[in-house]
Amino acid sequence: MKETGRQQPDRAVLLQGTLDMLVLRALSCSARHGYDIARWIEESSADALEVEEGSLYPALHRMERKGWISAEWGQSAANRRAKFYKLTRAGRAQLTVEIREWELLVRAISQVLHSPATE
Amino acid sequence: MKETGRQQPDRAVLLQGTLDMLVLRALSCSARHGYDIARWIEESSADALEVEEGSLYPALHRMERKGWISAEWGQSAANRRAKFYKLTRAGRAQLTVEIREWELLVRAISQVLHSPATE
DNA sequence: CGCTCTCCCCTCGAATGTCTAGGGAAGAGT
DNA sequence: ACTCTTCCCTAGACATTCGAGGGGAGAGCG
Repeated sequence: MKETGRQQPDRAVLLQGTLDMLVLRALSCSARHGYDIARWIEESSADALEVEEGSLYPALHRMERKGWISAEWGQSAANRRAKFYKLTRAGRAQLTVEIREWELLVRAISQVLHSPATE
Repeated sequence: MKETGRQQPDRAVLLQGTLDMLVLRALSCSARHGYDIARWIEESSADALEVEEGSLYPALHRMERKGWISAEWGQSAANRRAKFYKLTRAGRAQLTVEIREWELLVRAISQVLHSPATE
Protein backbone atom coordinates (compact mmCIF):
# COMPACT_ATOMS: atom_id res chain seq x y z
CA MET A 1 0.00 0.00 0.00
CA LYS A 2 2.90 2.32 -0.27
CA GLU A 3 3.90 1.80 -3.84
CA THR A 4 0.80 3.55 -5.07
CA GLY A 5 2.15 6.44 -3.15
CA ARG A 6 -0.52 8.90 -4.02
CA GLN A 7 -0.38 9.93 -0.61
CA GLN A 8 0.43 12.65 1.64
CA PRO A 9 -2.50 14.84 2.53
CA ASP A 10 -1.84 17.58 0.06
CA ARG A 11 -4.89 19.45 1.13
CA ALA A 12 -3.04 19.90 4.30
CA VAL A 13 -5.90 21.37 6.11
CA LEU A 14 -5.17 22.43 9.64
CA LEU A 15 -2.61 22.23 12.33
CA GLN A 16 -3.82 20.66 15.46
CA GLY A 17 -5.06 23.35 17.72
CA THR A 18 -6.13 25.94 15.21
CA LEU A 19 -9.59 24.63 14.61
CA ASP A 20 -10.98 25.84 17.90
CA MET A 21 -9.78 29.33 17.21
CA LEU A 22 -11.33 29.39 13.78
CA VAL A 23 -14.64 28.11 15.07
CA LEU A 24 -14.69 30.69 17.82
CA ARG A 25 -13.92 33.32 15.25
CA ALA A 26 -16.72 32.09 13.02
CA LEU A 27 -19.13 32.52 15.87
CA SER A 28 -17.80 35.89 16.91
CA CYS A 29 -19.98 37.62 14.34
CA SER A 30 -23.16 35.68 14.69
CA ALA A 31 -24.62 32.37 15.77
CA ARG A 32 -24.19 29.63 13.22
CA HIS A 33 -24.82 25.94 12.88
CA GLY A 34 -22.03 23.48 12.28
CA TYR A 35 -22.40 23.10 8.59
CA ASP A 36 -22.48 26.83 8.20
CA ILE A 37 -19.38 27.28 10.31
CA ALA A 38 -17.46 25.01 7.98
CA ARG A 39 -18.66 26.89 4.92
CA TRP A 40 -17.87 30.22 6.48
CA ILE A 41 -14.32 29.29 7.36
CA GLU A 42 -13.68 27.87 3.94
CA GLU A 43 -15.10 30.89 2.25
CA SER A 44 -13.32 33.37 4.49
CA SER A 45 -10.03 31.71 3.68
CA ALA A 46 -10.75 31.76 -0.02
CA ASP A 47 -10.90 27.98 0.08
CA ALA A 48 -7.38 27.68 1.40
CA LEU A 49 -8.72 25.87 4.43
CA GLU A 50 -10.94 22.87 4.45
CA VAL A 51 -12.98 21.93 7.48
CA GLU A 52 -13.78 18.24 7.73
CA GLU A 53 -17.02 17.34 9.42
CA GLY A 54 -15.25 14.55 11.24
CA SER A 55 -13.11 17.17 12.93
CA LEU A 56 -15.68 19.87 13.26
CA TYR A 57 -18.44 18.10 15.16
CA PRO A 58 -16.20 16.58 17.79
CA ALA A 59 -14.63 20.02 18.19
CA LEU A 60 -18.01 21.64 18.69
CA HIS A 61 -18.97 19.12 21.34
CA ARG A 62 -15.65 19.58 23.05
CA MET A 63 -16.02 23.31 23.10
CA GLU A 64 -19.55 23.09 24.37
CA ARG A 65 -18.36 20.88 27.21
CA LYS A 66 -15.74 23.47 28.04
CA GLY A 67 -18.38 26.15 28.16
CA TRP A 68 -17.06 28.21 25.28
CA ILE A 69 -20.14 27.85 23.16
CA SER A 70 -23.76 27.00 23.72
CA ALA A 71 -26.15 25.24 21.42
CA GLU A 72 -29.75 25.55 20.49
CA TRP A 73 -31.80 23.78 17.88
CA GLY A 74 -33.41 25.88 15.22
CA GLN A 75 -34.26 26.21 11.62
CA SER A 76 -31.60 26.84 8.99
CA ALA A 77 -31.86 29.22 6.08
CA ALA A 78 -32.46 26.20 3.86
CA ASN A 79 -35.34 25.28 6.10
CA ARG A 80 -33.77 22.37 7.82
CA ARG A 81 -33.28 21.38 11.40
CA ALA A 82 -29.94 22.69 12.58
CA LYS A 83 -28.08 23.19 15.81
CA PHE A 84 -27.03 26.78 16.27
CA TYR A 85 -24.03 27.61 18.34
CA LYS A 86 -23.14 30.90 19.87
CA LEU A 87 -20.24 32.17 21.90
CA THR A 88 -20.51 32.33 25.63
CA ARG A 89 -18.72 34.99 27.58
CA ALA A 90 -15.99 32.47 28.33
CA GLY A 91 -15.81 31.62 24.66
CA ARG A 92 -15.25 35.21 23.71
CA ALA A 93 -12.45 35.45 26.22
CA GLN A 94 -11.00 32.23 24.90
CA LEU A 95 -10.96 33.61 21.39
CA THR A 96 -8.91 36.56 22.58
CA VAL A 97 -6.47 34.27 24.30
CA GLU A 98 -6.12 31.96 21.35
CA ILE A 99 -5.53 34.79 18.93
CA ARG A 100 -2.86 36.21 21.15
CA GLU A 101 -1.13 32.87 21.48
CA TRP A 102 -1.42 32.21 17.79
CA GLU A 103 0.23 35.49 17.01
CA LEU A 104 3.00 34.86 19.48
CA LEU A 105 3.61 31.51 17.90
CA VAL A 106 3.63 32.90 14.39
CA ARG A 107 6.05 35.56 15.44
CA ALA A 108 8.30 33.10 17.21
CA ILE A 109 8.40 30.71 14.29
CA SER A 110 8.99 33.54 11.93
CA GLN A 111 11.99 34.54 13.99
CA VAL A 112 13.38 31.07 13.75
CA LEU A 113 12.79 30.82 10.04
CA HIS A 114 14.42 34.14 9.36
CA SER A 115 17.03 33.78 11.99
CA PRO A 116 20.40 35.13 10.84
CA ALA A 117 22.71 32.55 9.46
CA THR A 118 23.93 31.03 12.64
CA GLU A 119 26.99 29.37 13.79
CA MET B 1 -11.02 24.59 38.84
CA LYS B 2 -11.31 28.08 37.66
CA GLU B 3 -10.61 30.00 40.79
CA THR B 4 -7.04 28.83 41.01
CA GLY B 5 -6.77 29.65 37.39
CA ARG B 6 -3.03 29.80 37.36
CA GLN B 7 -2.66 27.10 35.02
CA GLN B 8 -3.27 26.71 31.48
CA PRO B 9 -0.18 25.64 29.64
CA ASP B 10 1.28 29.07 29.41
CA ARG B 11 4.38 27.71 27.85
CA ALA B 12 2.24 26.79 24.94
CA VAL B 13 5.02 25.22 23.09
CA LEU B 14 4.28 24.06 19.61
CA LEU B 15 1.49 23.19 17.31
CA GLN B 16 1.57 19.69 16.06
CA GLY B 17 3.43 19.66 12.82
CA THR B 18 5.68 22.64 13.28
CA LEU B 19 8.47 20.82 15.05
CA ASP B 20 9.74 19.09 11.95
CA MET B 21 10.02 22.36 10.12
CA LEU B 22 11.93 23.98 12.95
CA VAL B 23 14.34 21.10 13.19
CA LEU B 24 14.95 21.14 9.47
CA ARG B 25 15.55 24.83 9.72
CA ALA B 26 17.99 24.37 12.56
CA LEU B 27 19.97 21.99 10.42
CA SER B 28 19.85 24.16 7.34
CA CYS B 29 22.84 26.18 8.52
CA SER B 30 25.01 23.44 9.88
CA ALA B 31 25.00 19.95 11.32
CA ARG B 32 23.96 19.79 14.94
CA HIS B 33 23.24 17.25 17.58
CA GLY B 34 19.83 16.93 19.21
CA TYR B 35 20.55 18.83 22.36
CA ASP B 36 22.04 21.62 20.32
CA ILE B 37 19.04 21.75 18.00
CA ALA B 38 16.78 22.33 20.96
CA ARG B 39 18.98 25.09 22.32
CA TRP B 40 19.27 26.73 18.91
CA ILE B 41 15.52 26.82 18.35
CA GLU B 42 14.88 28.21 21.79
CA GLU B 43 17.51 30.83 21.40
CA SER B 44 16.48 31.80 17.89
CA SER B 45 12.95 32.35 19.10
CA ALA B 46 14.16 34.44 22.02
CA ASP B 47 12.88 31.70 24.31
CA ALA B 48 9.36 31.96 23.02
CA LEU B 49 9.52 28.34 21.97
CA GLU B 50 10.45 25.44 24.14
CA VAL B 51 11.58 22.16 22.68
CA GLU B 52 10.93 19.16 24.89
CA GLU B 53 13.34 16.29 24.61
CA GLY B 54 10.44 13.89 24.72
CA SER B 55 9.21 15.43 21.48
CA LEU B 56 12.54 16.12 19.88
CA TYR B 57 14.18 12.73 19.89
CA PRO B 58 11.22 10.85 18.50
CA ALA B 59 10.96 13.54 15.83
CA LEU B 60 14.60 13.13 14.89
CA HIS B 61 14.21 9.38 14.55
CA ARG B 62 11.07 9.84 12.49
CA MET B 63 12.78 12.25 10.17
CA GLU B 64 15.77 10.03 9.80
CA ARG B 65 13.47 7.16 8.83
CA LYS B 66 11.90 9.40 6.24
CA GLY B 67 15.29 10.20 4.83
CA TRP B 68 15.21 13.91 5.58
CA ILE B 69 18.22 13.85 7.85
CA SER B 70 21.16 11.59 8.42
CA ALA B 71 23.03 10.95 11.61
CA GLU B 72 26.59 10.41 12.60
CA TRP B 73 28.18 10.06 16.00
CA GLY B 74 30.79 12.56 16.94
CA GLN B 75 32.19 14.75 19.64
CA SER B 76 30.32 17.78 20.92
CA ALA B 77 31.83 21.14 21.70
CA ALA B 78 31.63 20.19 25.37
CA ASN B 79 33.63 17.11 24.58
CA ARG B 80 30.87 14.59 24.87
CA ARG B 81 29.58 11.86 22.67
CA ALA B 82 26.80 13.28 20.51
CA LYS B 83 24.82 12.30 17.47
CA PHE B 84 25.12 14.89 14.74
CA TYR B 85 22.36 15.27 12.23
CA LYS B 86 22.54 16.94 8.88
CA LEU B 87 20.03 17.59 6.14
CA THR B 88 19.85 15.28 3.19
CA ARG B 89 18.92 16.57 -0.21
CA ALA B 90 15.38 15.35 0.42
CA GLY B 91 15.39 17.11 3.76
CA ARG B 92 16.32 20.40 2.18
CA ALA B 93 13.49 20.01 -0.28
CA GLN B 94 11.15 19.14 2.55
CA LEU B 95 12.10 22.29 4.38
CA THR B 96 11.14 24.35 1.36
CA VAL B 97 7.81 22.58 1.13
CA GLU B 98 7.05 22.97 4.79
CA ILE B 99 7.88 26.64 4.82
CA ARG B 100 5.66 27.22 1.85
CA GLU B 101 2.78 25.35 3.45
CA TRP B 102 3.30 27.09 6.74
CA GLU B 103 3.12 30.47 5.07
CA LEU B 104 0.00 29.51 3.19
CA LEU B 105 -1.57 28.41 6.42
CA VAL B 106 -0.61 31.56 8.25
CA ARG B 107 -1.98 33.66 5.44
CA ALA B 108 -5.21 31.68 5.31
CA ILE B 109 -5.78 31.88 9.03
CA SER B 110 -4.98 35.54 9.00
CA GLN B 111 -7.65 36.04 6.38
CA VAL B 112 -10.17 34.30 8.54
CA LEU B 113 -9.22 36.22 11.64
CA HIS B 114 -9.42 39.55 9.87
CA SER B 115 -12.32 38.61 7.72
CA PRO B 116 -14.77 41.48 7.29
CA ALA B 117 -17.67 41.37 9.68
CA THR B 118 -19.76 38.78 8.01
CA GLU B 119 -23.36 38.00 7.80
C1' DC C 1 38.92 11.07 45.64
C1' DG C 2 33.90 11.73 45.70
C1' DC C 3 30.37 14.79 44.60
C1' DT C 4 27.36 17.36 41.84
C1' DC C 5 26.30 19.67 37.49
C1' DT C 6 25.61 19.81 32.98
C1' DC C 7 25.47 17.69 28.74
C1' DC C 8 23.56 14.28 25.86
C1' DC C 9 20.89 10.24 24.59
C1' DC C 10 16.76 7.54 24.97
C1' DT C 11 11.85 5.30 25.83
C1' DC C 12 7.22 4.71 27.45
C1' DG C 13 2.40 5.82 28.23
C1' DA C 14 -1.12 9.21 28.40
C1' DA C 15 -3.43 12.74 26.24
C1' DT C 16 -5.09 15.25 22.49
C1' DG C 17 -6.86 16.26 18.14
C1' DT C 18 -7.40 15.18 13.25
C1' DC C 19 -8.86 12.37 9.34
C1' DT C 20 -11.25 8.72 6.81
C1' DA C 21 -15.13 6.49 6.38
C1' DG C 22 -18.87 5.40 7.46
C1' DG C 23 -24.37 6.18 8.74
C1' DG C 24 -28.72 8.60 8.70
C1' DA C 25 -32.69 11.97 8.23
C1' DA C 26 -35.24 15.22 5.67
C1' DG C 27 -36.32 19.20 2.50
C1' DA C 28 -35.77 20.78 -2.51
C1' DG C 29 -35.80 20.24 -7.25
C1' DT C 30 -36.56 17.28 -11.37
C1' DA D 1 -39.90 8.57 -7.58
C1' DC D 2 -35.48 10.03 -7.60
C1' DT D 3 -31.36 12.44 -6.62
C1' DC D 4 -28.98 16.41 -4.45
C1' DT D 5 -27.92 19.01 -0.93
C1' DT D 6 -28.12 20.19 3.68
C1' DC D 7 -27.44 18.88 8.24
C1' DC D 8 -26.07 15.91 12.19
C1' DC D 9 -23.30 12.30 14.16
C1' DT D 10 -19.82 8.44 15.57
C1' DA D 11 -16.06 5.01 15.50
C1' DG D 12 -11.50 3.73 14.66
C1' DA D 13 -7.07 4.64 12.94
C1' DC D 14 -3.31 7.69 13.14
C1' DA D 15 0.12 11.15 14.28
C1' DT D 16 2.29 13.94 17.34
C1' DT D 17 3.28 16.04 21.62
C1' DC D 18 4.22 15.94 26.47
C1' DG D 19 5.53 14.48 31.09
C1' DA D 20 8.11 11.50 33.50
C1' DG D 21 11.07 8.66 33.79
C1' DG D 22 16.18 6.33 33.13
C1' DG D 23 21.10 6.41 32.14
C1' DG D 24 26.07 7.44 30.96
C1' DA D 25 29.98 10.34 31.03
C1' DG D 26 32.99 14.59 31.18
C1' DA D 27 33.93 18.95 34.21
C1' DG D 28 34.69 21.39 38.16
C1' DC D 29 35.10 21.67 43.01
C1' DG D 30 36.04 20.63 47.81
